[in-house]
Amino acid sequence: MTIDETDRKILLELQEDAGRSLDEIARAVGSSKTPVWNRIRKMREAGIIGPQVVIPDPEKLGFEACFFVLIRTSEHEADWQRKFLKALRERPEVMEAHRLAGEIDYILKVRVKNARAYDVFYQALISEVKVYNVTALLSMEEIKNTNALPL
Amino acid sequence: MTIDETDRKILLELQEDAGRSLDEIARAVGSSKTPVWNRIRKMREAGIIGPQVVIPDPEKLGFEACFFVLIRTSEHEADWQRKFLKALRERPEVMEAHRLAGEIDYILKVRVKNARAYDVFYQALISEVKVYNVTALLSMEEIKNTNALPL
DNA sequence: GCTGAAAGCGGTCTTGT
DNA sequence: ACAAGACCGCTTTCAGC
Repeated sequence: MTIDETDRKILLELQEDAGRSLDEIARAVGSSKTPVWNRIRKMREAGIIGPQVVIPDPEKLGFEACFFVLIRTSEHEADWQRKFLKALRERPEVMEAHRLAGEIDYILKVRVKNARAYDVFYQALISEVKVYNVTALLSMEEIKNTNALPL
Repeated sequence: MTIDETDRKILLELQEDAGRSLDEIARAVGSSKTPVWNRIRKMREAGIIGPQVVIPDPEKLGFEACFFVLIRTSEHEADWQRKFLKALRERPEVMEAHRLAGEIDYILKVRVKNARAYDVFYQALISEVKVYNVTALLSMEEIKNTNALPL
């Protein structure tokens, strides 16, 4: 499926604030309800538009520590990797995980209530799967955090 | 403001899928419409619940490159920092930016269409503000990416 | 703080152009 | 493919418990 200029505008609105009514979105993109609704439905079906969620405020809920974790490993067998990925997906503290190209093999973003909670997470992880080297970077300030793509 | 067990359950549902009707949420948390609605309103007012957004699929929209950028700087004056933060906030390719404690000063997550687009971004950034050292980590695979806090 | 019901807005679908 | 309109269901409010 391919996106045109109107679809692009709709997406820009929805990824900024999906809580408004169809009428408002339609006005914002210079169209009316029906076409906008049809386009949204199509993009949903195509999987271009994923889930609709609320973004909770981590600070206000007591999640005051955020770490980026750089992981090097010596093990590169398929079996080890399966176990490792499973562990990451199952741990709710892991907000984000990527497999990388180059020196460092994986990067994680981990949100926890405090430094002690991070240590608990860390100990649990390395006891589940063997990793060669782990570096944790502590965030002092979240400057920006968005899911909005630069359409 | 403090959150109780019912609020916690509601948040868990909303950060998973906010597209459902109040009835469905109420049933999922074992309550009924009105109390759930009142709790949601309160959490909105308190800022615990932030914006409601749709999550677009980056791959399907042609954003096939994702970099984590580690930045060291020699400049630590307030004025330099103000300019740097402003640049980050204004660049839409920057999905996430944190100021760090330790060796590395900043980490960015940058999404672009391809490696060439990353270079354009990189050149633009270093021409705007002076940085001492930049390392880019290329993501090969997004294993996990969520905003759902481990309540 | 919860339940139940009433009112009005908004999402959804149909028709017309 | 878009605009207008009707319908129905949901959000939102309010009274009573």
